[in-house]
Amino acid sequence: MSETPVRVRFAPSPTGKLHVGGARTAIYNWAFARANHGTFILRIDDTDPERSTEENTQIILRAMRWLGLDWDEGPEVGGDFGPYKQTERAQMYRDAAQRLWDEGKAYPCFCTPEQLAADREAAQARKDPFQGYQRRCRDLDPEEARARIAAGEPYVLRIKVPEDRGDVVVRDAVHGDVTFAARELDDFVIQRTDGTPTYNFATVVDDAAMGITHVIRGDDHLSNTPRQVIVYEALGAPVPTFAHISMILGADGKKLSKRHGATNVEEYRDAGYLSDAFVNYLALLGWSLDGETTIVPREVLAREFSLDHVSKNPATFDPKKLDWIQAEYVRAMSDDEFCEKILLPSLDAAGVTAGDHGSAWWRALAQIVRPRTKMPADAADVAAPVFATAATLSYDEKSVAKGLAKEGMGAVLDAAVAALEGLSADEWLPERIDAALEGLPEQLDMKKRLVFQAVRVAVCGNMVSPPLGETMALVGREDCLARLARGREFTL
RNA sequence: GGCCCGUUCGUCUAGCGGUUCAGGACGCCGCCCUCUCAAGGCGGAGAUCACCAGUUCGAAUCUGGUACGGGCUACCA
Repeated sequence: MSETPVRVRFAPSPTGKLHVGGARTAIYNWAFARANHGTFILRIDDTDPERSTEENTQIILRAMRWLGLDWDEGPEVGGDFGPYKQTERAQMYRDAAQRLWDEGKAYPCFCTPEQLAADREAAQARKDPFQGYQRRCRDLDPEEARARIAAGEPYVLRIKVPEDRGDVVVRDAVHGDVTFAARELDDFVIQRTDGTPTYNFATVVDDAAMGITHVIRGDDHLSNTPRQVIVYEALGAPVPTFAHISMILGADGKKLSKRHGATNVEEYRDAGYLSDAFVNYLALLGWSLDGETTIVPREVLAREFSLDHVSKNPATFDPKKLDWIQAEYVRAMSDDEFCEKILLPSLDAAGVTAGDHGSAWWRALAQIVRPRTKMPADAADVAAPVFATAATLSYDEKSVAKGLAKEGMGAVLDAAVAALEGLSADEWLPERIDAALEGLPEQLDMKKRLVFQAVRVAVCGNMVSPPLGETMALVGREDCLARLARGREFTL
């Protein structure tokens, strides 16, 4: 690998929060840089003062950190190609535009918006396929131009697409070569009346100045790329390789929006998604390792990511698969990790007091809660009964009606108490509890299911819970007996 | 209007001219395990590869067109 070192960039506009589509673009850039031992640059494209805010910038940086996409150059870390905010690079754009003007590669245009609109309408009326700028000012006498500027007449700077420029071929790593006819390109504006650069100019000036080798960005920019190629050429800068990735759609095939649910990265963070799982899912949306593997940890992504496995077609965001990947990551956690990252925060969020327990106790709890957990909130739901007491345990009305408030259930609880009382606190272990309860159905001549259901509702307050032995062991002898006694209140 | 892009199971995808009447994953369904719920194991349904022509002995794979979806065509990014 003796090629020029890879330099890529993610350049969000701080006009809103970080969207999942943007996040995926960021992930691909990051992964591509890491896989090629290159440099990942974060640049804030805040040229639109109307919509850009510092607050959004901070939100984006926070989201990037949560995603674990560390940048080598950019805000807060600096770098040799700064500044990394476009508003701070204004002079560079002016200089670049001035240079092109001096070199005859750009020229001032005095056409008014009305004039332009009239030209466009006329082109439409005569069914001219070309409806772009008519190049009225392209061959204006320089003297005259200077005079009009001196007289205070407003003007923009337009790029002069070379007369002899043939078709523009965009080299794209995911789409292959895409050819655009030269005559389709008009002399577009690079500097506005107020002296600010347009997007197509500013990004190229930056990408060129920052030595970007691969531009990985959304599909919506593909059509703009030939224009940008013209700018690179005018600037005398090497044209990078492009990689245009498809958009992310909602379930109805329309562009992903609020209607489809959460669209911002922070919403997923707040919902309790693991950043590893989220990154894994997004990476897979439009890229595949080998067509078989679904769990692609960050390290593998950073090692194996490649542009030629990026698919061209738009991808539909599937929350179900995200959830499955999330569950996979949760299941892969160690007991301690699960307690620390999922269970404790979940209990905290649910307002459950954890109390004092040994690490063995916590691990035992982790083992029964983890397979029943996708989202952190699930963990608290499953574990809550364990942390309650006979006095505070809440009983689910439906469960009580179905499992306890029935003929003969009082006898079941009584029998359970009788069977369990024989166990000492030291013997209060899952296997011993199970063994003690095992004979009840036969003894009472009742269905196993009904017997255990009654005990379950009495002890857990619910018909759905982890296995009884394990649960009761965690709850403890005294409180279990107290719960069984309290359960008697509901029986007939 | 013009230009550009896209189209393989419901969804994400594998496939890069024959070994594929199309493989994997999610979801769905069934069975097993079982005191409930999960997890796990096993199995199943599900794609005439958008459509139509053509090239070829042979096409999901190459070419052209059509349809549908999307993007660009701004002194938005």
